Amino acid sequence: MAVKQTYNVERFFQALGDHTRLRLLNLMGDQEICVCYFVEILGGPQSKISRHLAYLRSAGIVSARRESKWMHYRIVMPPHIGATQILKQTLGWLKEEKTMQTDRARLTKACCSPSKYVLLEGAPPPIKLEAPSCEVC
Amino acid sequence: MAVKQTYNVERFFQALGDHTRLRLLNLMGDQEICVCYFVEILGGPQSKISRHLAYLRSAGIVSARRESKWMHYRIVMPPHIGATQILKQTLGWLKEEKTMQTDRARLTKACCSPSKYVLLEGAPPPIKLEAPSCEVC
DNA sequence: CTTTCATATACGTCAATGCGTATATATAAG
DNA sequence: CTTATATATACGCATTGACGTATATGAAAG
Repeated sequence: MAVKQTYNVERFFQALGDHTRLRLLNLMGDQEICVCYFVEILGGPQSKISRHLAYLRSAGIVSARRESKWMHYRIVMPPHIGATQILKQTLGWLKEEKTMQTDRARLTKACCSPSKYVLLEGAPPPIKLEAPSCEVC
Repeated sequence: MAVKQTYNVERFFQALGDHTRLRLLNLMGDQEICVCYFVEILGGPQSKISRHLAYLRSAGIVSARRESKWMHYRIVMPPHIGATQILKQTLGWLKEEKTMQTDRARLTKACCSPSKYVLLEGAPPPIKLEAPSCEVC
């Protein structure tokens, strides 16, 4: 039978212990976002973004969905009430950080006029989610 | 003038991303505790405990007080409302974890009969704190 | 099938971290 | 001063993690 194994708390916190990953989570918020937006807004090599997204996936904090060429990422609440509460609180906290506000503003701007960004030509826009999918709430 | 610099969020989460450090924080709770109790309850080499306590100190999550030969550690709430809330929530979460409950039970036991533990002969007992010292609440 | 585009992974390097062992430091006791 | 006790730090080693660069994969277009 399926034994309810203890959630990996350490891995969860480790995933939150990196600036780039926090920026990614902040951009996702309650939206499902295409990787190309992350690359555009965070800058730097695309592989860097992809590696951090993989880390978040391995920690069970985000999930990915393929849509033809594009990959969409969204936050998924961990299967643990404690982790879920902390993640939500962290996301709220990030909204007050200056860097994070700037990132979000740039995302909004990019979404309004994607044609101005070479990387975003024809890119699928973010999809507003009703509520962050949560397995415990 | 003293500029309010941004709190190091990443360092905060990194400090929480280790099992031994979470066990230490769980044992402290709202008490000020002598290092010898940590050594007794967590087991393993004393240097390991000391190193993790140093890490928590460097992250600003605990503070140390010397009382003759003994060092007492307590949790100090970070100078940031967001981090404080998350730390409190984490401490509450830990109380529900099995390993953490066992640790706390062992601490209680050790405090009731310190004479049974060679390491704790004459050790100063934990000191209940009125409330976790918090700089932002 | 070949090319193109979006994304993921492999590789090599370097810094950070965790651990056990040994040693240093600080205080108290004799 | 010497010794004993409590705690912290230094050292060497193994692992993890972050990075840039290069390459692989997967899907669509020609």
